[in-house]
Amino acid sequence: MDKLILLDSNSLINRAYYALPNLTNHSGQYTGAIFGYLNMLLKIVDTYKPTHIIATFDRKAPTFRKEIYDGYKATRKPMPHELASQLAPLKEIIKAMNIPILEMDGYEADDIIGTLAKKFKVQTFIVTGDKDSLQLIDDTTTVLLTKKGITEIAYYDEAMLKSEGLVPSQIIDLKSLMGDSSDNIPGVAGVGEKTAKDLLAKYNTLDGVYEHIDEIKGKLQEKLVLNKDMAYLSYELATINTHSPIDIALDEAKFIYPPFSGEVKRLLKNLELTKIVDRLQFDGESEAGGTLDGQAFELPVSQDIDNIEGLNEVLAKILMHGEFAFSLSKKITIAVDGECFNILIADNLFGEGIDYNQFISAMKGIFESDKIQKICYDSKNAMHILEQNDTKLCNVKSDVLLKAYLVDANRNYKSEQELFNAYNLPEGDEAILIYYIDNILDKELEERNLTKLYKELELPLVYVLYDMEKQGFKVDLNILKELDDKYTKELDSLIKEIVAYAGKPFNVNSTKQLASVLFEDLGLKTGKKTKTGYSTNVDVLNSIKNQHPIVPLILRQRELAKLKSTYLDGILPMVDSNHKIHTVFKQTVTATGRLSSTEPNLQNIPIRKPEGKQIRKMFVASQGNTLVCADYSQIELRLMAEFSGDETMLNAFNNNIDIHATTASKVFGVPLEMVTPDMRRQAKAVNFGIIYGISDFGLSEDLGISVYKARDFIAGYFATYPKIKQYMDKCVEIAKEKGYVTTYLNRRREIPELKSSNYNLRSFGERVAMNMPLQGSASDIIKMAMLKVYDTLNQKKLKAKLIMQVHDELIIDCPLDEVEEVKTLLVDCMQNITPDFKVKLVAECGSGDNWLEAK
DNA sequence: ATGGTCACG
DNA sequence: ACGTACGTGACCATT
Repeated sequence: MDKLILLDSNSLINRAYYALPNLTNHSGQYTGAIFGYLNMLLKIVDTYKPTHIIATFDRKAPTFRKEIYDGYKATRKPMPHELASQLAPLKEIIKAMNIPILEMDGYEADDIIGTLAKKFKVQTFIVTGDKDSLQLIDDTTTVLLTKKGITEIAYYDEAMLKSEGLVPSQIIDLKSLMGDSSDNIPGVAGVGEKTAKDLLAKYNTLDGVYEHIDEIKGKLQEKLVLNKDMAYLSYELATINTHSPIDIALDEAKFIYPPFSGEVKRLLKNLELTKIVDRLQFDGESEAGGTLDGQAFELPVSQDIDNIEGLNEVLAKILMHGEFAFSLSKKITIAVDGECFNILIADNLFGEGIDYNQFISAMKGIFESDKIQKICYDSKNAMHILEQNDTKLCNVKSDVLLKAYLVDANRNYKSEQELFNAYNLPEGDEAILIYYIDNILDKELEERNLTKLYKELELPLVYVLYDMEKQGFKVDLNILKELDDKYTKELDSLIKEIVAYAGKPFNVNSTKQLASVLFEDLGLKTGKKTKTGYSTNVDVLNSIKNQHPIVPLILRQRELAKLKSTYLDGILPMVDSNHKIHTVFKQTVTATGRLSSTEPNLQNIPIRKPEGKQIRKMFVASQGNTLVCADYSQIELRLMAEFSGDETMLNAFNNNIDIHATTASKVFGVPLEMVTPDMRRQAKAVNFGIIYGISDFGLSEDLGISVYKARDFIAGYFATYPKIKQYMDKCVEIAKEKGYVTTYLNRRREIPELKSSNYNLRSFGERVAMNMPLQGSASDIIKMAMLKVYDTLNQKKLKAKLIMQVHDELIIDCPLDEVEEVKTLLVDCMQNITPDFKVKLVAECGSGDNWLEAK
């Protein structure tokens, strides 16, 4: 028995769009409506088991009803871009599912559906959110009406309609009287569902109503007479055309049940509709399988290894094969030559399995072997784990976390599982999945020309970072405690004074309570607003500090509380028995290629303000050593000069002329020696602004000037440095064309924001396109320098150790007798790492017992 | 978990 | 008409 489903796709995708939040995949493509539509389609297929399916879509309104449309339907809101952009990908998926799409210029989807429903005398289900369709119900046609967005589907046949006192054709009469605001059908003003149904119960049709208009009393008669034209116009609007010139044979609509083709899967994966991918089956895959390059594969079943004999067999296989993948995360798994082993570690309660220490000892030779290549996720973390058992991790061939980061720096994988999910791998033990994903990632790196960056920079850097972390940074606990005591005392008295002024005790750390004290109790002037109320940040407090003596006290309290909580109390518990702290460098977090530092973050130790400088003094060289510290001078601006080729700027840098003063001189049109400190300050702000992808508003905020003045500055700047303007424009242009920007070493950042229909997001994308090549290339360069410094120190058998990187700065913990040599070497490595550059790179170097002194 | 704030480059 | 500098992480209060 044939069963045909007719999909009113425009109606359904509309319902889905408004029912679901604006989901997007990570490249900015909206997917919510597609997701909703497909879910509904799959649910209907499950429930009704159709033999045939046809999807219909709207094209523009028929010309013979043009004047009517001009008046009414034209007032319908245009489809928002967020929805319109989902139509094409949805159609692709429907096509790939072998469901025919019918659409015709001049006809709406419901006209096509009406025609098909009358044409085919098979059992037909119309799926729609539009009640108009109820007029199409007959002995072979049923309407499935979506309710509550798309979650529920109501079933309407003749009997159902009859229970509401209607026959199908009366739907048109009903609409012509009551109207339908969602479909811009006017109806008769003042007549609602109740009145309309009463009238039809008595007079059957719209014609019937007007034939008996004399029998109708009072106001209602008046309304009907007055709006007779509207009623008949509405009748036309509500009538579905069942005679569209559509030609399709039922056979063409035969629905082929899953497994769907790999094409469907590919499309769904591109949209990141993983929930749908998960619930479907595709060609060439079994329940537990997956696809790799469209090729089906079966995951090997892991073999449990619970004794040393078994483990020895695994080791033999590794030695034979020369390469293996491992995971130490949830459980310990090893994959070698297509096989996967689950190493059962002895649980003290039962004693079954292999003792953990025994396992590592057995593996030690293999982990430390230079002959055997390792594949893993987050090798630096593995190094720290193995280090606890005095085992090194050598010859890492693949770190899949690192590779995945280079492929897409916008993603931030926090676990192996997240990475597997992102690549739609089937369930399986970690090691074998790492093996598979490594193959996929190799191809992705190759496609993007990132293999070199991976092999020659990021992977070797892992060892450098591991050593830096292991080495640690010494903290002088006496200074820490001294400062802590001092701040504790001052904070105590500050809070007492603040509470006295407030007139009641409150939590000064609570912005909410503070805002209420300042702006309600004390009636001070409010400033910027936040999502939740009035802001109490430094800018606001500074603007009102003369209005009330409480404000300066709060500013001081804020400053000290920050220093104490983050840099004294926060760091103390992380200091080890050697008085050292060991930060963790994150190599796969930032979108630009920079490192980040955590637990503790040593990349944001105070320096700018006097109180902060005191904090810096507690970071010291280790016993008998001194700190050697070098930082790149203006590296991002120099890169801008290099990439843009601007002669004025290149000239200033290559002749060691103060760049901010030069800029001030050019922009203000005065000789270099006439540049005042304030002019230089403003020029410096503009230079920084340019790097960030300047906006007039941003600059005006930073300089505290009007937006107009800021705009003038920027215009003057670009007039002075036309090549920089060209360079910035080119960055944005390339980004818009390709969807991503790249750095000196071809590091890539996708910028999906550029495709957004949201102005702010798009502008953000443009600023990113200007900033990332500079910030990213700067990180490429310091990473190259780190490798060089690390290698040179080792080569020369120096005892000095690289211990910190702060974006443009490197710190070495250096024996006193090596200081001069190390300084020279460090500066040399940093300055000469890019011999192909026109611009000179300058690194400024210092040394001292503590971090403040060394800088 | 999220937002506000503030430390750094 | 609208809200904006780029990149991070930690702490605190609040939900």
